Amino acid sequence: MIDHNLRAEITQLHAQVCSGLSDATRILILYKVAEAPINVSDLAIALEIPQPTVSRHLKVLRDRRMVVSQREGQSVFYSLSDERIIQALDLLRAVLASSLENQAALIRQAGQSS
Amino acid sequence: MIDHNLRAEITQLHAQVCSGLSDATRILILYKVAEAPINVSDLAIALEIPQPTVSRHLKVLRDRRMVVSQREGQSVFYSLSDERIIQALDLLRAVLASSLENQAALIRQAGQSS
DNA sequence: ATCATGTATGCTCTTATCCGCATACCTCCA
DNA sequence: TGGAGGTATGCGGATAAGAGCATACATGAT
Repeated sequence: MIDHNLRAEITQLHAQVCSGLSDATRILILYKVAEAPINVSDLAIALEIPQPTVSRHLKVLRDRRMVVSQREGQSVFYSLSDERIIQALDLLRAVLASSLENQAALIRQAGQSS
Repeated sequence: MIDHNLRAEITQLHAQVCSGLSDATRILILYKVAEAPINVSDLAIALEIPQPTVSRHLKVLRDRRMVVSQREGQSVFYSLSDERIIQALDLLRAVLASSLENQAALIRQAGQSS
């Protein structure tokens, strides 16, 4: 039996945070936005992605409060709402790196035993 | 212009790790599996989820090397492959908590100003 | 008011994801 | 070898994501 409070919290965690990470383009946007506030069209140019696509992804991230927007004239600047998002992503990158290392080690081992 | 190496790494990060987190049930499974190694049917009972569903989610997590499986007799025990996955999720939980606090504060403020 | 720049959104198509059900598969024991 | 417990998978349907295109909306300048 699982704690139903935990289940509810996890459900919310997914809906409000993790689902924002379920697209490679959005993760890329998060890293770019984390460098410095940037407006939509510059972001589109930097990432080489159509502006409407960027705008939609930004909406997803904004709805989840993972980025914040601020209008300046005709432009809207987006910035990261919480540094810990990048910290978490960096942790997952480390997990990935370890995974790849282990995989490579196994392959070396297999080759050696032939 | 974005660093295309970063783009490639992020793409892989999403494909191999983050996409594993793009389902609430899988996150729940990760937390449960992190407590202690557990077999499929016990996991299904604990989470009150049909066994085939659990098995499929475990396959997703296994393919991404986020969990590891070990056969013991008729049972297959699953365990977390890397503690940092939970660390990252806990960070994101903290992000969520802050977000909810800010939201609550804004609502209080709005009510006060009426 | 008109126009240019910058941003967001309808619409549609396509693809991916998740589930439920039944069932095949594997392992151990009698 | 047959059966039971435990796990994985094929199939179908329902739903949701994402992309591209055109276009509406907002803001500032002439």
